[in-house]
Amino acid sequence: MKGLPKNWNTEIEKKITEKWKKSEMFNFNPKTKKEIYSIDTPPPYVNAPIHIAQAITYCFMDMFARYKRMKGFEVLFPLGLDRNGLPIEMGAEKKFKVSPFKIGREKFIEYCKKLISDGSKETQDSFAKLGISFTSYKEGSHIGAVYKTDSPEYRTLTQSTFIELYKKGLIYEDVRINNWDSKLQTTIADSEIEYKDLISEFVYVKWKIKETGKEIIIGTTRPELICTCGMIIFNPKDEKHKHLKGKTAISPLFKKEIPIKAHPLADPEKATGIVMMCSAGDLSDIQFFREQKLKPVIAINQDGTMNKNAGFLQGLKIKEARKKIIEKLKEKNLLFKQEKITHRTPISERSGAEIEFIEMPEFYLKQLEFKEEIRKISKKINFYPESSRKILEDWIDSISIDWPISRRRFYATEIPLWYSENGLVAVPQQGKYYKPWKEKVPENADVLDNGKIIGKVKDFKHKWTGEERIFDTWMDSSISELYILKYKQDNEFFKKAYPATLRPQGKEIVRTWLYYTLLRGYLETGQPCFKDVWVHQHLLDEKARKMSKSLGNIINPQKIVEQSGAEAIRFWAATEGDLSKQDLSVSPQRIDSEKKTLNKILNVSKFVMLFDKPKQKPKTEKFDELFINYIEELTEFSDKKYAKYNFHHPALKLRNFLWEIFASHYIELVKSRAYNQNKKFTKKESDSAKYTLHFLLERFLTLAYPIIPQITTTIAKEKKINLLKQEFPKAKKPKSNLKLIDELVNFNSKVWKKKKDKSISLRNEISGIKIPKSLKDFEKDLIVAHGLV
RNA sequence: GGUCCUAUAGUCCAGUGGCUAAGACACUUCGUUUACACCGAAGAAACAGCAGUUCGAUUCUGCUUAGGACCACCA
Repeated sequence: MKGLPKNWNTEIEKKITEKWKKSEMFNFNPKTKKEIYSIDTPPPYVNAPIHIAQAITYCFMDMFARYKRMKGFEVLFPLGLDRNGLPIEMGAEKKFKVSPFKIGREKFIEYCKKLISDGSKETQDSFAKLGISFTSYKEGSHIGAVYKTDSPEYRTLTQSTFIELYKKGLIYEDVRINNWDSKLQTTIADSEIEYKDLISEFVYVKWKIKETGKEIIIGTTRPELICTCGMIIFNPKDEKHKHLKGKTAISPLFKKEIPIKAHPLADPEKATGIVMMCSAGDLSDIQFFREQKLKPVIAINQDGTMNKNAGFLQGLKIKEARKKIIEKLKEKNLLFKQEKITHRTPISERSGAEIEFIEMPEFYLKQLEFKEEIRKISKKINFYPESSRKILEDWIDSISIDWPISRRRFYATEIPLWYSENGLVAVPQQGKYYKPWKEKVPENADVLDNGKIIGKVKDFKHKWTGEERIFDTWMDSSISELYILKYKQDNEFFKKAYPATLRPQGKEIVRTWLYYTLLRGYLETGQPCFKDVWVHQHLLDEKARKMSKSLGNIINPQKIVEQSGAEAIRFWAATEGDLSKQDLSVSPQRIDSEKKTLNKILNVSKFVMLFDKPKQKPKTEKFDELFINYIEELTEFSDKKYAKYNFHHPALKLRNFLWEIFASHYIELVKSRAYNQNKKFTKKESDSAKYTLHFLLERFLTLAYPIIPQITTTIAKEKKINLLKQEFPKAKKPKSNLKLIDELVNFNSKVWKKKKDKSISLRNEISGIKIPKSLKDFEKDLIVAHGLV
């Protein structure tokens, strides 16, 4: 009792977490004989302080890690810091008000590095304050070290895997129509596009039929693309337009002849039922052009301006061009009518720019031919919850093109290739980090001609130019599990540790992070790269709205740690809801009120520690046996649920046990027997009570330890128990009829109520109450505790 | 437009084919009983709507509504 504080508070937490952070006590032993349990944690971006969602999901991962250690696993729980890619670049552009297109690549990268230089430390501190038991809080080359996705080591692995895939012919360059972000000046993948309903102008334009001279009306949201129109279509079932079949349309203003065909793509119910097919309207147009073997006309430049194919619109930005052509159509009386509609518009997730479709050469990683394999290996993985598997399967079904992996940006892993003037490609050796845009080609790089190795660079006297493009960040992120398991760095360990055990992640990145990781893992090893996947939902604000800067409802986890403490956050996270099942609303008040439970734990512990634990286990009374059995059952329940990543139901039961069963009923009833001041009980009977008090407390602390490690270890330490090294208890089968506990609870309430009705103090005697038959075994305790006469 | 998830008191969240639908926060009243006023006791308060299956539905099914996620070719 000496060491326990009066209240649980953040001052105590500070001391504990600082010590834990320095201690490195969960170091990973590579020579272990234990089974390895590894968590492929999602590296947070370091350009901003950690978000409440990261704080809480890492608390859950920590519960998983601590539980698995208790179950005898060698746990690998590393912290990664994501420092690559567009978010970092955009942060640097904004913070330092610089543009890479003006100051140049080299200088811009310096600004990026400046932006992330102190963010990493802050992130680590935040996690430490939450009591997260990472394998290590130190950087280095040891297994489980803190790693950075922009470190030479990480980038080396990204490049090494690329080099291998490239030589295997799984990566190809192709000129295709790409999603183009004109703000960021780069190609982006389908998965980086989101759709927004934007208001746009829907215009009905008059076209002429060459053969009959008659007019037709075509609706479009992209009149500036009339110049790229390759075909006019109507639905084959559309009777009213049947007469157009085989005729030729003349495009307004541009006066080009366009064939008219019947095609099921046109919906007779929409607009006028006639569609102009352009070569850059959206991705469906692109498919259509391929199918019809039409030659696309590209009218938009990479910077988002119109080119010479757009005639009088040349030089204008897309939106200006749209305005101008509408004016012109009006002027020439070619505009039938105009209306405003909301239009689902593809937007770049990273920059918010409207996506354009532009033809350019980019690298692709083959994925279409592996769809079936990925589906197959994903069936071998356990999903928690099972329903999240469908998100992945739906995504695999909908993949229709290979993965564009090159980007035209700056702060990310470079594509390690050099080119000669006569079309040869130099591919360097694996195992080093290359920057082709500023480095000379290595002498020992392989020279490839059309995919075949024909020698080394030193054998050729060519002038080599370094590749300037970089990888999509998912190329880095999708090998995180390979990196933490030391792929291509420590083969012996990798063999032992692969596949990784758990991938924890949000549902919104199933189609990116999870899918791409499965693909890359399969390409490298031919196996599923995880055993388990835990998919969580979203964290929302108090009113269940999404947290966003514009709403101003972002909850800062630092503040909550300071006000309520990590233990309150963690216990709240476990009890408030099931994050794998539904979104969780974060309420600082509710988190704060969890402090009550923490103090209850302290007070119960103080009471139990008023009594010495008998050195020898006494023969326990039937009454005590009942409660021991109860917590044995709770032990089995928690074990089963924890193993399935469910901490919610055990947490609720543990809280109920603490307040109701243990504090209100067991303790109240055995108090007199434990004190035994009037010697109404034998020493044996009293010892049984003391022993049971300690037993129940210790077991409670052990079960709650993964959820609230700080307070439980603090109390256990007073009892000379080191919970950090404790095994998870093996539950014994209950022998008592546990329903008797409910009857006891009812009986106690009845007595308390009666005393209250009669205005009798709870410690005074009361007469006329009969003990039910079922509780006869506990008669003595009940009579003394309640003062029944 | 399609698919998936969710719907229980003022708020958050358990649970169930029939039992008095549990607990927490907030609220009202009473109490200060040898661990605890960050306490104890008592109280008020809920199964989104409609239909179906059933002897019986809050629970199972369908539809509707609302919220969320994802997907899709709407010119």
